This record gives sequence, structure tokens and C-alpha cells, in this order.
Amino acid sequence: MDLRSRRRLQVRRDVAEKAASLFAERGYEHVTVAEIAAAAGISRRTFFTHFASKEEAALASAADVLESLQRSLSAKKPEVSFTSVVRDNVPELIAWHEHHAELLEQRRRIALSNPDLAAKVAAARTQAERDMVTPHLAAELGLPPDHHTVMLVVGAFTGLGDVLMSRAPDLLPADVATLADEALDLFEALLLRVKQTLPGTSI
Amino acid sequence: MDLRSRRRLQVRRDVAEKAASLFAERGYEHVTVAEIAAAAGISRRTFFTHFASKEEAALASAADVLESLQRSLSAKKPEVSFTSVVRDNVPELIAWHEHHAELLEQRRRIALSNPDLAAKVAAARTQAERDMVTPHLAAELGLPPDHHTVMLVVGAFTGLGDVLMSRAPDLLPADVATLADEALDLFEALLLRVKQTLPGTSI
DNA sequence: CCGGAGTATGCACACAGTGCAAAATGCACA
DNA sequence: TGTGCATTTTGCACTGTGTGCATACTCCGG
Repeated sequence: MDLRSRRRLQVRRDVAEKAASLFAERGYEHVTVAEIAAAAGISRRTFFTHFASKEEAALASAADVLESLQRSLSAKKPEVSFTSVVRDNVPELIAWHEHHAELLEQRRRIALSNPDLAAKVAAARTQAERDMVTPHLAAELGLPPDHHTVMLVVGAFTGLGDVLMSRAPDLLPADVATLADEALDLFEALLLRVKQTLPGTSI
Repeated sequence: MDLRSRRRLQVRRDVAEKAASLFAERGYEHVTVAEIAAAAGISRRTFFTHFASKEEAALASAADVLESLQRSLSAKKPEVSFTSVVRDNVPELIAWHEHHAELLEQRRRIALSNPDLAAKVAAARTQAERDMVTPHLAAELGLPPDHHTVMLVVGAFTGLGDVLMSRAPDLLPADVATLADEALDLFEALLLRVKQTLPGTSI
């Protein structure tokens, strides 16, 4: 990694950070790219060499919530079940949220100032969740990842996860844990049903 | 309804239609608002009195897929179960898709030309589904609509529905029916589990 | 026929995003 | 150290979206 690319990455991080704080402060719409660039000490034109759009800068600092789950799943041994890994990861997820309260508050304000942006963030998170989870569930069911049954199961999982993520900011940590457990109970019931009827599925 | 508002609605429909066909023809990005306005015989400025944005015009003609389900649910009697109503509605859903093949193809092309727009359409559909379904599931579970358990169940339902909707365009009608049935089987298993554990839930 | 409400339009403007070419900067090599 | 090359930064001009404002038009009731 040469000096050039390292500096470039650093600048990107700086700009994204400045942008985030400006957005949180005045609302996404009321901050111009020129202002972000000025705050970060670069020209407007250069901003667009680091980010394809203003939106990208807003999204740049927001793909980290699922990191601990990602790690847990990567370390998953074949003999432990998917749901138990996820269940064991819940405390970490909650700890993460508690540990990043200010960051989350900043994002909450940005989301409030621009629902469209919030929707896109949520969609991106759902997609990441989907990609992360699909191979494990496919393996556990002994089906190819693009099998319809796998897709349905993944869809149900992400659907439950979306509810959890959307409610979490308004709940106490303990309640988040309860809700997560309940969601996983439901998911397990569904998964059990799939396993029971598996030999019969075909499209 | 006076003449003015009727004419206004008609113009809005016309413009949306022209816009949709231009988008399908050349791709969303390669059509300017000025061109849409010209095609519809109005001025650019007037376009913006009918639609708040170019995007809104693209979305205007796309909130109809769930109409038959909406009707079925409105006619639902308290003694029949939610899932059976949805299940009985599947043939109608498929008929609708077959009956609007050209329209769907047009939308598919637009979505292809602009994934962001497609994501927004999908999000809007999911939200509509959520709103439509929540009261019925709440009633069936005997819980308030904003109860967390209800939200989770609705989340699972829309998660399954999203997979169905995203796969449907690439499948034969018969396979859509099979997939829908499978999805409903899974949802029923989950719903059963909720009903069994219901007395114990609390947050 | 007239006055007012609602609508259409033109005009000027702020801002996002892009192509292009010139200037600045870091890197390797003599 | 200086020199040539590649990458990066920047300015400039331009397209396109979306908005505020003032003006003109259209329809309606009196």
C-alpha cells in the first residue's frame, strides 16, 4: 500500500466524517457539496473524485452494525446451528449499540432529515444481511444458495431482522434482547418446518 | 368533483403514462423532464406543478399489484383465517400478472435502467403490504397493532412477500403459485408458533 | 360582462453531477 | 539531486433537476 492510496483513503474518511457531522447539524438537504468540500479542505470538484455523489458520502460511514455478526458467522463451526450462533451474538450486538450511542444518534438525526436516505440505508443493510446469511442457511438446509426455499427462509430472516433494527433505537437494551430472542424463536419454528418438509420441496 | 380537478387528474395520468413509455424506451436517466413535458404538451414548469419530482412521475403508475389482495382482505369475514384469505388470493394475483404482462415488462425495463428507483418501488410496496396486513394479523392474534410480536410477524410476512415479488417476474405462473404456497406454509408454521406461546409474550 | 380563484407559463436562480484540460504532487530511477 | 512519468487536484464550462416569483390565462359565480 503506497502513500498515495493511504492518503486517499484517509481523505475519504475525513470528508465522510465532516459530511456526517454537517448533515446531523443542519439536515442533509441544507448542506451543499461545496460546503462539505470546504470543511474538509478540498475543492468541490475533488469531492466528486472521492464520492460519486453527495449521497455516497452520507452512506460511507454506515455499514458497520453487522460486523460482529459477520465475524461470528465466519468463525462458525459446521456442527453448531445457525440460529444458535445468531442468538449468541445478540449481547454483542447490543453492546455495539451501547458503545456507539453518539454515532447512532447522529445517524438518527440524518435519517430524520431525509427519509429517502434512511430507506436506502435500510435497504443496503438488508441486502448485506441477506448476502451474509444465505450461504450458512443454504448449507444448513443442504440446498444450493439460489434455491427458492433458501430464498424464502432468508427473506423471513431479514424481514424479522428489519423489524428488530427499526425498533431497536427506541427500546432499552434489555428489551432489544427480549425482542431478538422472540424473533429467533419465530425463525426457529419456521426453520423447523422447512426441515420437516424438505424432502418434498421442488420447483 | 369540478371540471378543474378532473382535468388536472387526467393530465397527471397522461403525463405519467408518457413518462413511463419514454423511460421504458430510453432508460430513466436518458429522459429529461423537458422531454416528458413536451411529449405531454405542457411546459417544463407545469410538469412540476403536477409532480414534485421526475421520480414521482415514474412511481405514479405503480401501486396496483396489491389491489386484489387489498380487496380480498377488506371483504374478509372475522371467522376465516388471514392466511387462508391470502392463499385464496394467489390465483388472482397470478391472473393479474398474466393480464398485465406488457405493463410489467415496461416496468421491468425501467427498473433495469435505474436500480435505485426499483429499490424505492420495492420499499413502497413493502410498506403498503405492511400497512395492509398489520390490522388483520393484530386482530387474529388479539394484540394491538403496535405490539412487538405483531410487528415481528408482519416483518416475516413482508420478508417472504418480498422474495416472492422479486422472483415472480422470472418464473412461470405455475411456479409462482407453488412458491407462494410454500411461503404461506412457512408463514403458517411461524404463526402457529406465535399463537402457542402467546400468553407468555411481554415487553 | 366582471372580478377572483386556481392554473399555466416564463424567467432567474441554486445546486448536483460530468467532461475536459491544465496545474500540482508524489514516485522511481538515473 | 534532478528529471520524467503517473496520479491526483483543481478550475471551468455545461447539462439537468427543482424552486421562487411574477405574469398571463381560464373558468366560475354574481
